[in-house]
Amino acid sequence: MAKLPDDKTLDKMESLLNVASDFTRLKIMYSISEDEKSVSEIVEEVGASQSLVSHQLKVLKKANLVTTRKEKTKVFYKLADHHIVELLNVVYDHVTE
Amino acid sequence: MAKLPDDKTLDKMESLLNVASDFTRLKIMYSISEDEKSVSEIVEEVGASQSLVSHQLKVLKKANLVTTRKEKTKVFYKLADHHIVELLNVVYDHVTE
DNA sequence: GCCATATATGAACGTCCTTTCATATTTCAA
DNA sequence: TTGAAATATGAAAGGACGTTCATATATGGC
Repeated sequence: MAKLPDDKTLDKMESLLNVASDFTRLKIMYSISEDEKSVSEIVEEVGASQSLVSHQLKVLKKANLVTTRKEKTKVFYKLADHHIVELLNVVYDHVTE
Repeated sequence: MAKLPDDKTLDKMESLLNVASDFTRLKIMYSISEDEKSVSEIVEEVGASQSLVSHQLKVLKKANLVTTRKEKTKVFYKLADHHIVELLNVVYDHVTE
């Protein structure tokens, strides 16, 4: 069932898990898990500084976990695909069982 | 579907993801994903130093991701439960899609 | 053009973590 | 009980990462 992947795949897995394993980023991902939100809305919901949220959004975007859409002065972020919610759910289930 | 968990739960999720997000520990988890193995067998399979493997096994054990069984001088490790393989599979699917 | 709003960026600091090296501990065999 | 095999531990180095602070950039309204 779980054969050892090659090093390149393991590297990618490590990166994904690394990006996901941060308190602020987890909050951000949950914040935009249902529908897209602007940065200021995310800042409001997450309760972190604007700078921190922006930095972490950049990390999430670089890892292709989120996509963006620009509208006037606002930038809307949303999760890139359904795998991410699955990941959150598996982890959630594990820690709340 | 994905409502924001409370901070305590998020902390646990962060911890679990943190523990999982390491190259050596990923290899170790795959190594013992099918059946239990002794430390020396894991060292052999993973290709890391005995010291490193022992340190990382300690991390995995502290996070309750593995359980141990002692037999004479050997210590056998195995994954604590099926959630962990699920987690590995979700992450694997995401990076290899 | 000028101001306000929204977002992004860069540097700096402190902290955590992975890895290595050396050594300790445990357990059994002879 | 001495030695060898298996595993664990501690300290130290080096790098990576989260966060804050200050500032920059961009966009639209007036």
